Amino acid sequence: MATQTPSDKKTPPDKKAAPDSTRRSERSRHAIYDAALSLVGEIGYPRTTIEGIAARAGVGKQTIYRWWGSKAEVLLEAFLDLGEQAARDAGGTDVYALPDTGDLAADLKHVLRLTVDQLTDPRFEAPSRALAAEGVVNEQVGRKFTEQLLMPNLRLYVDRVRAAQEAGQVRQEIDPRIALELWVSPLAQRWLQFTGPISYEYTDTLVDYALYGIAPR
Amino acid sequence: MATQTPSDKKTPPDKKAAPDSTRRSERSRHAIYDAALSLVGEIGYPRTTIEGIAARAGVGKQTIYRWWGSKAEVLLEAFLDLGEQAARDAGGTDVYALPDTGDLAADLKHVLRLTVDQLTDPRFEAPSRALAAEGVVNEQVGRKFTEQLLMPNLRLYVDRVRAAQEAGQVRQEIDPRIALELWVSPLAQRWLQFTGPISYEYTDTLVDYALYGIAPR
Amino acid sequence: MATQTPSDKKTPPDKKAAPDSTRRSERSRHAIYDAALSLVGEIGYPRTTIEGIAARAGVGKQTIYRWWGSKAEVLLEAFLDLGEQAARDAGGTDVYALPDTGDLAADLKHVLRLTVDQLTDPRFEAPSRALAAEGVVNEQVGRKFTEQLLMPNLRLYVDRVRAAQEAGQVRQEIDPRIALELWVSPLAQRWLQFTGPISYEYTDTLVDYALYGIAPR
Amino acid sequence: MATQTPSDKKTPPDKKAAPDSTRRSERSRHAIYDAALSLVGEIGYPRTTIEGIAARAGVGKQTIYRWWGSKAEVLLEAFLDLGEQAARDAGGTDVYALPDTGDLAADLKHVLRLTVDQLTDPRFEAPSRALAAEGVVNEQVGRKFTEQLLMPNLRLYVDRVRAAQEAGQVRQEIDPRIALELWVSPLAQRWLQFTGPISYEYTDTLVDYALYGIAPR
DNA sequence: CGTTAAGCGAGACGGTACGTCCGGTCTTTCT
DNA sequence: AGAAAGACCGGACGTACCGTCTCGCTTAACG
Repeated sequence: MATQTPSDKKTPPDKKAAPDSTRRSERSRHAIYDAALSLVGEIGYPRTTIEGIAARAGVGKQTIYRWWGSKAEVLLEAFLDLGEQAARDAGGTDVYALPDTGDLAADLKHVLRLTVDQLTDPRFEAPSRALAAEGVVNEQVGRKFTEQLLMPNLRLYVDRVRAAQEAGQVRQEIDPRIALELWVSPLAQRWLQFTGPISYEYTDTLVDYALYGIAPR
Repeated sequence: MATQTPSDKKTPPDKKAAPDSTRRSERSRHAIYDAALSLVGEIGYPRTTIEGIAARAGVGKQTIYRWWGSKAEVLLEAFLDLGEQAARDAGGTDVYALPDTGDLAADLKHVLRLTVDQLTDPRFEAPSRALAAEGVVNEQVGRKFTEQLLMPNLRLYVDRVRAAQEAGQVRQEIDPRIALELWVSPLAQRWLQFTGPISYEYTDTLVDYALYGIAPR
Repeated sequence: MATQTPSDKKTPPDKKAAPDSTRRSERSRHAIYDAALSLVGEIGYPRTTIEGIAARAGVGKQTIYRWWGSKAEVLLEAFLDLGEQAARDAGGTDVYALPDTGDLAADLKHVLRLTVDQLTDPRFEAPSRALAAEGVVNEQVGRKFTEQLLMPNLRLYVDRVRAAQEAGQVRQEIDPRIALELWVSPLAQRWLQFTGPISYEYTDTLVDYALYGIAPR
Repeated sequence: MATQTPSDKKTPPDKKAAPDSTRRSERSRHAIYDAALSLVGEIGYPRTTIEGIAARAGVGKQTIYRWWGSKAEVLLEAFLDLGEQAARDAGGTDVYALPDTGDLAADLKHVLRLTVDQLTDPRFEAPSRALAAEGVVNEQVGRKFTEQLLMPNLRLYVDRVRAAQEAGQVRQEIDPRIALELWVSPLAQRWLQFTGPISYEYTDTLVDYALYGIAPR
């Protein structure tokens, strides 16, 4: 993106003449996002069709096919846009900056409780579950989903754990990237795969186990 | 289901006369399993269709609709059947009985390495990933998948952890059902959502973190 | 065509497995004929679509594509069927047997007046004009149209002219197949190409000119 | 159309401001004619699209919609232009002035043979057949086609027949406008509707039949 | 001689229909 | 009665064009 040779910029020798994005209709784009999200919420992801999105958005099907490659891509971008919008509405501060009260356990428990709330919020549940599912089976979508939705959140945990390391609350040799999976992944799996109930008590327990291990101390 | 009155048979008060499973063709059933698994392996789950399965199995579509409710159910049973078959081939012993050498860490690391092997085995990857994805979005399939494929494996961990508790290697107040998620869920998430690479080193690390925690000891 | 080897008959190695015509639904077939004819009558041939025919006939599009190759073929068969039906309703006699009163001129004038009536009957006009047009541009349809709709009528003229030759009312060396074009083609062209008005007086004149020529006698 | 008040020009009370033909690009016009004719020749009329014409002509679609109302109108004008061009190339004389050697039969046979040549010339066949077809079904196009392409030719026959009447070679009471259909229409129908082969012998015969009738003399 | 308004190439847009694919049901014939 | 076969209705797919609508650009006429 930043430093390209001129030849790259002029003629990316891809197969299909790319549409001119400067002429793109923002009206249509947002109508499509709205339609996609509302349809997934109302009738679920599998019964949501591109035709249905186009119809509800008052848009020609071609306008969708021109800019996206699949229903999953539409929904992914719609979801990302929703997040950005929410971020803008929330003001200039970072949406999620993990608190640092000096007490790692308390901070993690607090944030995980918020996550529990979000995962059980019906507004988010249908589309995010659908995207997660599509991502499991469609690697392209999966990587984009992970990259753009999951990773930013995970990075916040990495930062918080590193701060705890500096404060001497976490051992130096611990890899924060793996550490966070001790509480994030169990929650994720229960949500995705119905392997168990989700509650504040559960996430609190996870934090305790993760910090102190299960072996006798 | 088991004992019906004759009147039931003549005029089934249910909407759909349940098929008589004693007359079911085993030949067809297995042909359908084979076709489903091979198609998912070859062209992927989304492009696998019921018509395609029927055609490859040399079976009428109705034979599939008579016994299964959806493509996902077919694949789920096919997959279960594959497991049972493998179990029979492996001899009378339980497929997976977790080893108990007295050293919990070593035992867990050993089993997780086997799991890593299985997750990266291409024969299993496509269908199990497909089922997992379907399960994320289709709660009915998800619960059946979890119940019949995931849970049996998880129970083995529960047993092993309990044994370790009795041996004093795990604290008494630890809930084994949650404990096992400290190593199972991270691996599952990396596999499902492409959130990171999977290796022996990684699973070894997970076990260490889980046992001893990340806090200073 | 006439003498084929059995292998030819059993497996015509064409591209697409031909559907089994013994299982064809007569209900659908006639519903399609009716829908096609009524739509052409109401909104005209170009605005009649296969989708529209299917919808009005209460039929899946595939059922049309299974049995016909194009909108034109559907309409052609519908039109032929209409003719056969009219024939059956009219009783066992030949639909059109040209009268033979012994007076060729009178007989021709009589029949042509009937043709004028038919050509200006709005029930027949739209579909037959549409078929004629399609036939002009689509040779396959054109030949079928000519063969199955035009020719049978022309043959009646050939027979009548031959009878007149035997009766000494037409010169022996005249080719009846060409002679009939002297009155049929002018009428056809005026109808098809709007090159002039159509009336009883006009067709009467045509017969006179054709019989006696335009040169001095 | 002819005499407009100035007010008409300033604020056209019609719905669409008529384009200013003085600013029209001749380059575009001819590029469109060329593209239309060549496309019809190559892929046939039905598969020729306005988008295709615009693309090949290197022209925006709107430039076509600005000046013509339909694909048929474009082709009609392109065809007329082709004729005028041929006329200009052929020199100042009228393209078709029927010869008058005093022998009506010979003159007609001669001209009809030229027509046969033209009808079988592949350069003319595709577009003229397409236009004829469109004219059958689309009355507006049909009348324009007849008026501007057919009629001028037919008038030449009218003149020649009238001359023959004055020379005593055709009866006075004969209507030349109808007489010419005795040879023109049969040829036209064979060409349009594939009702028979076209040859010099055939047209010669038509002339003989038309002049002397089919009845005994 | 600069302003301005039209025609122009380009192509995105809301639509309609295409011809194909498949879902799920129904019917026929065979075993 | 189950099974193989496959026609049927329905509906979504992804594509092709339709005719309309901006967008900058060029160019000719006017002020």
